[in-house]
Amino acid sequence: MASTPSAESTPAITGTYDGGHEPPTLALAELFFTNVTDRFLDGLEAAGYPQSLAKSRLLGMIPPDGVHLTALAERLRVTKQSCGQMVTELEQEGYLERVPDPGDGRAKLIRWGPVGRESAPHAYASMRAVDDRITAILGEEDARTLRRLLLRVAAAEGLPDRAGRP
Amino acid sequence: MASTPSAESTPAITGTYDGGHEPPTLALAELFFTNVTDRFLDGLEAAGYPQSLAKSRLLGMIPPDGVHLTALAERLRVTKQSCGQMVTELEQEGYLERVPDPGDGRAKLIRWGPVGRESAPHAYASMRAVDDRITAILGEEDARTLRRLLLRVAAAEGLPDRAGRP
DNA sequence: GTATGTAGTCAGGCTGCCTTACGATATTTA
DNA sequence: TAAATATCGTAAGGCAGCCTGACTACATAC
Repeated sequence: MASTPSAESTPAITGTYDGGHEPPTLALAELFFTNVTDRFLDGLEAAGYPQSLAKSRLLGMIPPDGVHLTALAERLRVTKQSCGQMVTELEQEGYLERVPDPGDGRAKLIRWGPVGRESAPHAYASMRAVDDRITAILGEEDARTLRRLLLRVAAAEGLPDRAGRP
Repeated sequence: MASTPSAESTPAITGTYDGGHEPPTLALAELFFTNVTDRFLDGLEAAGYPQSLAKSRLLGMIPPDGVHLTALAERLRVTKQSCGQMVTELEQEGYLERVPDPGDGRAKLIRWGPVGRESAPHAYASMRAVDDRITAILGEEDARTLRRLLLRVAAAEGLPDRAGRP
């Protein structure tokens, strides 16, 4: 599905962004990100729940009790409007549903729909499969090291401010 | 510009994708990727060459002697048409120029334009700044380890097949 | 009971991709 | 050497995932 492992992969990687030499972190980050997300989405699709990255990310942020659109948009760092549109689409597919918030007449609660509830365990499984794959490549210890280093960078940098970024 | 380092960043990270526990590699990969690319693009913008990721990636693949559109599209793993459109836009901004290939009447050579030649050193500098930033966070040795591990994963997985991926 | 703030929607636009269809030139082969 | 086929690039149109601006409905504070 995704990924074409091949002997000539490394030259292509080092060829990214400059004439040769050491691959810059930028190129490595991009490759890693696309590989990991492709594996995840492929796993989801194989389980019968094809989904885009943006929407699976959104689904990953639905708590059991439901959320307000505004809160969801903030966590995803997108506008309410973009978020609302994706929610509408996921609602039509049965992943989510919108119900009026009994405690606030203005608001609606966004919560799991039937398809969403079915798909959640498969999504978690697909996430774990990604981690297992990394472990298979690097070994238990190095995989843990990789995660630890990534977490350190994330903690030091904080959340990115994606405002208006293409 | 980008990045809002803050004490409460880690909870938000671990809150991504599940209720808590260990952040999955998926979430870490995404955070790392966005942080790194934001820094790069911010650096480029600060140098006076604001650019999108897709187009700066394209510019990173222009060799000194020029390329054909088809070859460029293959290296970027996008269609000739998408690639052609981005080249057209970059041409209008002065980053690139299209000249007829003297050796092949069908083809055109895509090569650096005046703005592109000016901007290239700044782009490389911004890439190096990203690496320096990672080194500042992790220290020389761990930064090298991180790059090495990412490279190992990349080499094992090969280039992703992005066909039709949103 | 008016003012102000908050939740969500509607309308419209942009970028970065995609597919299908096509014209022009090169290369192969009958 | 002419016809078939392959390659280079463009044109036209579509889609996802974002954005801004302007709006309505309800909540709360004064």
